Amino acid sequence: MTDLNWTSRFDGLAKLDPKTRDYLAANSKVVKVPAKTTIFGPGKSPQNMLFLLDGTVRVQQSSDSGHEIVLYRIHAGESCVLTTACLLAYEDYSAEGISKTDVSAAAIPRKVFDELVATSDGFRNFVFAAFSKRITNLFLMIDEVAFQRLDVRLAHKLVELAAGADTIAATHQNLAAELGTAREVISRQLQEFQRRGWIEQSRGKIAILQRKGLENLAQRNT
Amino acid sequence: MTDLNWTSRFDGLAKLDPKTRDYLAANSKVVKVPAKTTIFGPGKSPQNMLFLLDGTVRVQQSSDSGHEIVLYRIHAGESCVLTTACLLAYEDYSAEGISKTDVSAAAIPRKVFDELVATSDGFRNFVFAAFSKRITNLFLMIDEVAFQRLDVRLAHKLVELAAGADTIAATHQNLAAELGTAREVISRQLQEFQRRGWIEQSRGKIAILQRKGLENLAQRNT
DNA sequence: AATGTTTTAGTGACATTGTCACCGAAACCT
DNA sequence: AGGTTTCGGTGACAATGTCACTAAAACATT
Repeated sequence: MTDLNWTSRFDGLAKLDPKTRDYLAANSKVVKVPAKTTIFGPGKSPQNMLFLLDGTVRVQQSSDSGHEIVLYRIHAGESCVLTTACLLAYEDYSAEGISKTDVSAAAIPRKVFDELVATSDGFRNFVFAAFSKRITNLFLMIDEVAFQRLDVRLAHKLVELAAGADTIAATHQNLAAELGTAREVISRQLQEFQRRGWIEQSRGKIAILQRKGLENLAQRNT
Repeated sequence: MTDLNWTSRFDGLAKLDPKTRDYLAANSKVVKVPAKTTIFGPGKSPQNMLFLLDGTVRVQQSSDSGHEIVLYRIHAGESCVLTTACLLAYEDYSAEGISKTDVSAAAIPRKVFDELVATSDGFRNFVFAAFSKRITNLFLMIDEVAFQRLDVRLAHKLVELAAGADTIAATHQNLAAELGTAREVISRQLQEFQRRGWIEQSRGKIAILQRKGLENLAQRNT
């Protein structure tokens, strides 16, 4: 039984003792959410902690001035724990989580979560590791937003979004939101990349012609 | 006894049951650190969780390109828990904590920390609240760095650093590091503020003449 | 007191990025 | 086919970042 329950899909949870894993499985239910659903956000604070089994959730922030920036993504095998915790603590906050694809997730009630944090060393470590990793990532992101050149960041993001494939489905506006900049700026940079023969653009889609070019630029830290 | 131990100085800890507070006090020792000491940083990961009794610690990040940015401050009554946790998890990371003033802090060993997180609901809540608050703050900071105008951010920072007083001891370089920008940019902005009669500059010092002017600018979100 | 050194701040030229007000083309709808 | 929406392009200009250099203030030393 234990080997088949969803906890086996999480690096940090698979190591837990069978009793804890069974308890987790028994006290959670798997929920499915279609793509482009707001899972949590202003005025919609989540009732459960979610563990993503399939799909991707994008956590982004929309400031009052109409600007958007993607803070991070949660992939299968990761949990929303900290986002959830933050929203529970500061309900008025304006970050929101949107399913990018169809998503299935294990939902566990707050009470079970607290109980496990208290009783299971392994579970507690999992949770703290998630917090730590996220905070470290946010540190890196601040550094990037503050100090990295936009062409470098964009090249990096294109390689990341491609994820090995040779086309990316994204509008200039989408990319601008990823990097927290303006659409026009993205348009200009992409034109330059195209001029260099690295990419080819069509409406809502970018084909990668020379990944190396992008990668070289992305690796430049100066 | 309990009423006199250091835990009474922490909002989140004072509510704990006396037994836990005594245990905390018994298993910690108060350490003192002079100003301008690197408390933790690259190659100097902390052995203990610190609870600040007096003074302020500045957590900042120095990127390879020589840029600096202040991530946050830890004041008396707050704890380094998350920074510590992050550094323990990712030892190679480049954030550093520097005492801005003379600091005294209660140090508790990792083991005691883990034990209390497991056994005390109150302590666990304290820790999670600290994490949540920090992550929320980092979200806000990202928004600010990405989207807020520099004059607005600087005005805000000046009011904040003044903390009610009418002079601020800081070089242009210091302020640049606070906001993650360049010294020249700060110089230009301060000149403009001075031209408007809001401040008066002298070497390493800024006198606030019209706090209202700064505050008005700082409150502007557009 | 005179001298050299370090720290701090000022300056102009220029590059990069952000903002605004447009326009036109492509996709979508009916 | 015609209307509508979404997407991307463009030029002018503003804000911010970078670079190379200067000068003044504070500090240290003799």
